[in-house]
Amino acid sequence: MTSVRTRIAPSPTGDPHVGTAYIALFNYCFTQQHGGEFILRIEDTDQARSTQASEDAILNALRWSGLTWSEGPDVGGQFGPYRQSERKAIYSTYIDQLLADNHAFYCFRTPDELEAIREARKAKGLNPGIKGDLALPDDEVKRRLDANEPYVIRMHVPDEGVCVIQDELRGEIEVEWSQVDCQILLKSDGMPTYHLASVVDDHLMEISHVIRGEEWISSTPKHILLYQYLDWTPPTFCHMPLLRNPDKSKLSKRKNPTSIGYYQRMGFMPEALVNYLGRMGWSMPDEREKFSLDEMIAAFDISRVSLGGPVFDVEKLEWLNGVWLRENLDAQQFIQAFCEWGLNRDYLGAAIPHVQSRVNTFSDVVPLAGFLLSGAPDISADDFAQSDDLVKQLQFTLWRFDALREWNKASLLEACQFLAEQLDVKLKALLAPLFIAITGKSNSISVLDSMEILGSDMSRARIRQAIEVLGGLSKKQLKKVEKAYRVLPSE
RNA sequence: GUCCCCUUCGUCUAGUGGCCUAGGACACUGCCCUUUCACGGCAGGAACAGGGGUUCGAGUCCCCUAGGGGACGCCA
Repeated sequence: MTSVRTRIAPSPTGDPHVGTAYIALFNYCFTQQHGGEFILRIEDTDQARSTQASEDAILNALRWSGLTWSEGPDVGGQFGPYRQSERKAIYSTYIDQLLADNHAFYCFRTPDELEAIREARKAKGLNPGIKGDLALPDDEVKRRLDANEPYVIRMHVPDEGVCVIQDELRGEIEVEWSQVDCQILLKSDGMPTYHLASVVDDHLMEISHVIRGEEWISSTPKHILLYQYLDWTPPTFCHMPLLRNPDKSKLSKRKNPTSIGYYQRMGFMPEALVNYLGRMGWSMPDEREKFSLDEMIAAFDISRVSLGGPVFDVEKLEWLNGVWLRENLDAQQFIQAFCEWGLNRDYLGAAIPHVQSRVNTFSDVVPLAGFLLSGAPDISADDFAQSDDLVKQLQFTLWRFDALREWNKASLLEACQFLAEQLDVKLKALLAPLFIAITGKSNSISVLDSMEILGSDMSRARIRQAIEVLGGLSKKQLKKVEKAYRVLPSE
């Protein structure tokens, strides 16, 4: 019996993305169905971006979805930033080997020099990736190393011939080596890039199948080449279609609520979300719409994946969730699930201190703070005090919030103060429309507290909705506003 | 700009050369059920991107074109 192990490499930078859950789901079904092991590995080698909180968020989201996983054999810090020194030690072994075999080289080029290379290649009609005769003679390398010049290590990539990728879903994909750049393997901070780390880890973990998003196809030749260089057997690659926005672009939080947290806060059942994700690019042999995770595993067949990028359609997800809600919960279970969702100590506990001081009776609570339990507030353009720059102001706020690393009252206040200053309006004038957007009313508990309680996804979705009901921005206006936004100092 | 991937109703999809006059689901429209609204039931409009081949026969295989998407980072 073959043992199948797969892995997932989600971005640890932000919110747990439905795209991550989507890929995880297919990995999970594939391994379960083959009696294999689903190994979850968070690939965060970027020291600046990795945080414990963001990793926990991903893990929690997947747990909520009903997926289980193992961490696989310990090959050195599968959960990122805590054991960086150990990770460096592991990868340096392979870096040394690649260097010794002349499969990799030191690169001391400055950003300016690299930019020049890119420009020159572009001018010649070539792929702009960094490539060419970049390696320095040994004595020159030694001299610069002795002089403590910063460097990265890149892999050698041939200029001629083609790389044939065997894709489980697409068959053979041919990529000319001339299209593939000399990928950085080791960054100047001594950490490996994803490319090196994933190849090494997958080998050490004896991963047999890599099921990942389509956006990885073009870097697969590098990975295959690394397996060759290290004399290892590559896994089977399988590239899933990408989830899309309604405009067909890659599903992004700028255009959609994309995080698991949003769907949780909206009161979706995890079974329904998983069910819906299972309908993205995949179908049951009998075409049934509603199925459980177990049923999906039982019927799973990776070759039933269809390749067109599916548009994530919230409306159909809502319908499916309704079906689950009606058919799988009796009244008692409904009460319990509902309370666990919104009337629990954690959620209510965060809100009540702000509510208590503002009410005279319990019956005042829902009118005052019911927006914390609802989806989009029922607002129209008339609810806002109109001003010329209102939409622009909200859009600025949204973008500023998009970029926030931490979502709490302090950072929200800081962002708002910054914007008020930059836009030369009073903080109050900035907050007032935000208040309407978030609470749907003109008075309630503080908008900053509200946003903290609602979470980033729900809050941002509401700001997006407000922009929408105010007429939104045409493509031309958006461009203008974007331009104005870009001149603001960042952070 | 270079390369790669993709293309069936508005959306998710069935379809693996004859069972396709292209099926199902969401959404939409109409009717029924109903004290309202939902739920439910029934009905309706709605698609093989275009052009060439291969074949007795093409949504299905091949080629070209077009369109969409992705990659081209000391992000993953």
